[in-house]
Amino acid sequence: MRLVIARCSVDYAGRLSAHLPLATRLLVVKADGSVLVHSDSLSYKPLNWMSPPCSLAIIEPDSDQRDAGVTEIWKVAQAKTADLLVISIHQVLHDSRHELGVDPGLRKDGVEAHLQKLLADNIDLLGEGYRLVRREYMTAIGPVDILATDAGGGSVAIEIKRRGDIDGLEQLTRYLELMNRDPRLAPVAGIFAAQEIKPQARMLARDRGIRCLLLDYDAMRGLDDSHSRLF
Amino acid sequence: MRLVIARCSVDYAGRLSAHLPLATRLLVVKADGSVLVHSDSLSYKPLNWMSPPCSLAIIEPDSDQRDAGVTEIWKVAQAKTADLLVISIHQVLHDSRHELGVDPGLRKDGVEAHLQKLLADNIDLLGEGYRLVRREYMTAIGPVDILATDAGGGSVAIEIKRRGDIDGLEQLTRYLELMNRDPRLAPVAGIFAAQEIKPQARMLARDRGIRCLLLDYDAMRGLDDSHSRLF
DNA sequence: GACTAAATTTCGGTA
DNA sequence: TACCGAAGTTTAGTC
Repeated sequence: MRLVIARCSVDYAGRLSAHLPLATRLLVVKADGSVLVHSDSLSYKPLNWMSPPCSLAIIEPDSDQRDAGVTEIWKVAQAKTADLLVISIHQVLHDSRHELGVDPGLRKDGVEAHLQKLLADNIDLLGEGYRLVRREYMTAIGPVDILATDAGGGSVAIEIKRRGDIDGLEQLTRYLELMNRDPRLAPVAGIFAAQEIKPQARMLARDRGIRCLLLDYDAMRGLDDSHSRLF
Repeated sequence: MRLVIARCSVDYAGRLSAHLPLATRLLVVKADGSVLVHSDSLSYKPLNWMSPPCSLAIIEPDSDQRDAGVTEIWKVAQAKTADLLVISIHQVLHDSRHELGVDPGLRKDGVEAHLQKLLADNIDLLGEGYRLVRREYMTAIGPVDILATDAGGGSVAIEIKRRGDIDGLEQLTRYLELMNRDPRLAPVAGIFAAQEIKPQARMLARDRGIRCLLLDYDAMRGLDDSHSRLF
């Protein structure tokens, strides 16, 4: 990994065109060839970047560019697409290289898959008499998160989201439409379960006879004694 | 901005839990207090991070941690949420600070807005006799990208996407449903225009009587002689 | 401030 | 490999 702090301007041409005026920025060149341009604020996302696979060529400025104060030019080209990132460097304030080695990678826990498992394990959160049929019930247009039966034995399709907005409800609606054409399942009721449900989605659900269920992640996690906390 | 290369392990607890085993990584502390943890590959996205506003406290390891080889611990806490990022540092290989100043910011140009303008300027791409009514035609639930009339004078609502998937088609469907309730507009036909249309979206469009139109960005850009290229 | 739609989305899983 | 859906999505714009 190479770290450079430099006064530079940046031009990107590819899926969009973008320009960064002259300023001091952090340039990161990673081992896989990718390049990141970071400012001193607005975390997480670089101002500009090039994804691997790509190649970096450092070229000499022509006389016009040299007169404008450019000391070197980095051309970063994407291998597959025609994307091009051009960094015009006016002054290098820091330049260092470091051997980092391969990263063992990230372990995650607590995403939507976890919500799904917790609800499946505590299916009675839906109400009296509910029974789990199966998770990830496959349909022609994709898997329904949970298929269950209610106290009367009727089918219930459950769509789980961390944040319940209109898109998620449309998704559940498509599943319900399809499943209700299957005489072995029909009629199928719908439940839209999420940690947070937007008012618009709630209204649309009401309109379509779909029940909304708020999930309390921490409470569900408390029910699951197999869960171990990090802190 | 502070740049640190260190052997460290990382734990994050917040909207999810995540753990990074001991390895050498780049730590970036920005002026706004945000912290980024980068590996030497997988560009663009940090392995882990904390968004501003947040506070960084560097604390001494307890005796157990010291025995495990930890020399210092960074606790990064989010000001609003309860998110916590803990970086256990075993060895610092590089540490430098730099003054970058405020970044003048990014200028962007292109993508969907450009596609929309190009199609509006070349409305005959839709077919013989089409006329532009207006771009960004407002409805109660948001703006339709383009409203036009066909050769017979009938209204046509056009939704433009770079990548046409089901979500975009649902969006157009909602607009059409609403607009067809307006007697001054009804009947309103729909056109789903995109550089690329996914098979599932195409099928659903066919099912709903919505026409699909593939947009050739480069060809349209060629029609627009006012466009200036950067390179 | 809330909500909606876009993103150079990126990233992971599965058929 | 293509396609689909999630993301600690983030970010920008509008009402």
